[in-house]
Amino acid sequence: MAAKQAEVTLFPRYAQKPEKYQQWLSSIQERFQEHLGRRGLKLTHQREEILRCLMAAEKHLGVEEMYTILKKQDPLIGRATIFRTIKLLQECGLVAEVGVFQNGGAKFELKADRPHHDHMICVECGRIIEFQSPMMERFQDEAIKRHGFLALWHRHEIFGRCAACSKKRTGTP
Amino acid sequence: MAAKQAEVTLFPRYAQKPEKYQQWLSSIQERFQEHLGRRGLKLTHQREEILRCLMAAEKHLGVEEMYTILKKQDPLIGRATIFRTIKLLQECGLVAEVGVFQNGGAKFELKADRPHHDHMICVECGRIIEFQSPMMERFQDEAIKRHGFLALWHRHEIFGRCAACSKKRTGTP
DNA sequence: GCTAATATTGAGACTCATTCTCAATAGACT
DNA sequence: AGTCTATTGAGAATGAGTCTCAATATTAGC
Repeated sequence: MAAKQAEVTLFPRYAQKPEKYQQWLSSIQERFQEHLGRRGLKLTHQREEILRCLMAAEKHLGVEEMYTILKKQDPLIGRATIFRTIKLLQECGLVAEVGVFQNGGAKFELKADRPHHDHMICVECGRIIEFQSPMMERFQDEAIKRHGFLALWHRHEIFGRCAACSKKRTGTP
Repeated sequence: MAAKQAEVTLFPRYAQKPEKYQQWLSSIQERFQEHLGRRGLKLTHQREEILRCLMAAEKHLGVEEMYTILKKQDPLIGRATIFRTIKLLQECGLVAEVGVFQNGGAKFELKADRPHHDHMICVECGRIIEFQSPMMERFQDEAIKRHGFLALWHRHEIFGRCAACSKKRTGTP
């Protein structure tokens, strides 16, 4: 099941701690349930499956990819339900959007309490590299304060060529 | 003509120097012409008008807005031509896209040799605030290097409420 | 467990930005 | 001016995302 998709591993910090990882996943499901309860919404099989799909895939997923995966278990599932559920998951801070440039739609990732990070996106192979830079964050926050702005969310994506693709280019073209 | 659109002033550095400003505009037109020549493309009235439109509007413009403005002078102009020309202008680095979130399409701004900046976008009033942070840039570049990434362009947009809209909220709701 | 009240679902219609197609036209070079 | 192409506008096409609605599933109360 998790065969070829180890390209981007979202959860390295759990690599050696499977029980902690399971705990984390359960806590996410609980949080979703809470959010639904708070808003008088219902927990359906589809919603459970969609969240589970994002939890199982240790990479960034687009709606179309999720649709393909989910249809195997539930051939009747509809794209609209996936869109709707993702919106709910974003609302309660469990999922974040990684906007992808021209061509196919957005991708999503499990956010929960993962530390904040931004993305570098390879325009050649499509790989998404996550990176952290506390100093960068710090000066960003400083700029936000300086302008009296109230930040709700942000999008910081760097497009270019990843190390591997740059090398390929420099070698024999 | 330039009545209500002083909300975002893109060119404050030319406020006191109209002759310099004119020089700058001419240099932009030349650069566009050069780019077209280099690629064996032609300079048409439409292309000239579209660039002029972006130069005249001292704010970020969407395609639909440009279409409305341009139709006044050339009622036959087509949206497709605007899209095509913007693409050309982006290619040669004269225009940059400011992606705008869910709802209506992207906005564009004259880039040319303006210093690099990023954007804060007010989700309440739609205002786009430009900001610079050399330190932030510096640590971003550092992160890029650290990952052996070759950056081609980036997108850094902060969504939230501008100072004015935050104040409105805190007052009598 | 059953029922009522209500939220949810999937299918397909719809929207809206952007791109494509193609026949007519306009630049650029001679 | 004439020729060779690139360009144009109109409208069709695409594609992500949203909406509508009748059928269905979930939940709380019994």
